Amino acid sequence: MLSASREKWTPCLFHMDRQMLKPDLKQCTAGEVAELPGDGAHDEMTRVKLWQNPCWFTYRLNYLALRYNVPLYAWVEERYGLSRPEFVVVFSLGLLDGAYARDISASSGFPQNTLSRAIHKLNRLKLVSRTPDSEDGRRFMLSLTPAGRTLFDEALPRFVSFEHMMLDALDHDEQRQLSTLMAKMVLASPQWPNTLDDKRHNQGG
Amino acid sequence: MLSASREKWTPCLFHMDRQMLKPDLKQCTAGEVAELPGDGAHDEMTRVKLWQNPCWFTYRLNYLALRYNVPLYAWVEERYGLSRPEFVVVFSLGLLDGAYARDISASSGFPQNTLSRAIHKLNRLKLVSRTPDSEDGRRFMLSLTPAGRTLFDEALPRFVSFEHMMLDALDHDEQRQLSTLMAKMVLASPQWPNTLDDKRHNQGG
DNA sequence: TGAAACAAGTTCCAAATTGAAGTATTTATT
DNA sequence: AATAAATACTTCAATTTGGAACTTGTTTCA
Repeated sequence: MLSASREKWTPCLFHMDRQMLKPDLKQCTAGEVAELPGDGAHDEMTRVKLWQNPCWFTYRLNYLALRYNVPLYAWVEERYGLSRPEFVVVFSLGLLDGAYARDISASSGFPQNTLSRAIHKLNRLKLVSRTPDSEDGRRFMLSLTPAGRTLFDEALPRFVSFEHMMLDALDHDEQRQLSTLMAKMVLASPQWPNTLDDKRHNQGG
Repeated sequence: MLSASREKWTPCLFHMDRQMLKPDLKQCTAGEVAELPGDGAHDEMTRVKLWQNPCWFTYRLNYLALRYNVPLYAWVEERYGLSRPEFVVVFSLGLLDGAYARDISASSGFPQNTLSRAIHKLNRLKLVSRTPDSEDGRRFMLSLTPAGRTLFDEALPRFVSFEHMMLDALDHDEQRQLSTLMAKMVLASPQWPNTLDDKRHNQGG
């Protein structure tokens, strides 16, 4: 009943372990994909998006990010009553205390007004302090209070160990490879445009 | 002024090209990170999150996903007036026509009510057809109309070429490696829990 | 077969989100 | 030095979001 897109791409199957693949599988229909060896666990559409998608890289990127973010931020919400942007503030200051709202915005992608609200709530909760900057009257230097640091210290291991569990699918050398490959992309990323509307390559992130 | 977190981790620097690193750089302070060779383009907090973060993998994951999603979905909004969940429906059906709302939800992570609204809007716009399923009276089989297919065919190359531009940071063999590594993780992912609240490992994604 | 459990999809509504405008301060320009 | 431009942050307002409850239909199981 379900039919694959009319266009057939060369499917991205080389990413799977060699022994998982029928050796002659160069093109596959939706029906064939449904029976791909080695991935009986995903539903059909997810399998198509994973293994038959010309955007295989970014789909897997978003897929893995979701598998990480959803359970962890649900836990944070349940455990601490903090929303994602709120916890991002705590996490950011945990890594680099004494930063400004703008730094958190630039490094997290949340707009400044979202973070402004988050910071004020954390300030009311006495998790984050907010002191006017002597150098620049527009800015406020943000710091974790002892309570905020305690929260960070307690939550961090959950984030780390979930990530380690994800990386357990790879051996140590493969983890190094992955780190190197992602680092290369990240280092190239300032050259990528921030918009498709104009053809200029804008700086930022 | 800015001080790194009180705890010092072994920083994740091995991911950068060897020649980019001072050979004796095993631990670094925030000040040192600010001068990391090879990444002059990012602001200080982003550098810390990229190169001094115990969650290096998932930060880079989210970082790269954001660098992809933001410009492309902004372009889709501008070009077609479609929101992200709306375009996700088109994209999903472009890859696997004749699916159900539930399939799109499971493979994209958007809740069903968000997709329900998106589908009805696309249906009004005559981009997606919605026919009652004979096998199961609760479901509607979704298909791209010719106009929807045209839209997909026009938009897809933008998504593909942006992804290719990102992957250009790697040579062909490295792209293969990356695909393999991500595939291994994805294939392991059904074992990961969907929640941290209970210790059971739930199926799904 | 009948009742309970489950599943697909929708509606409702409270809450989160973010673009846009506004304020205050700093930097750049002439 | 005065004016313009840019920046950090906040406020406002309109839209978007998604949890919860609901409707309808299917499956399970006694």
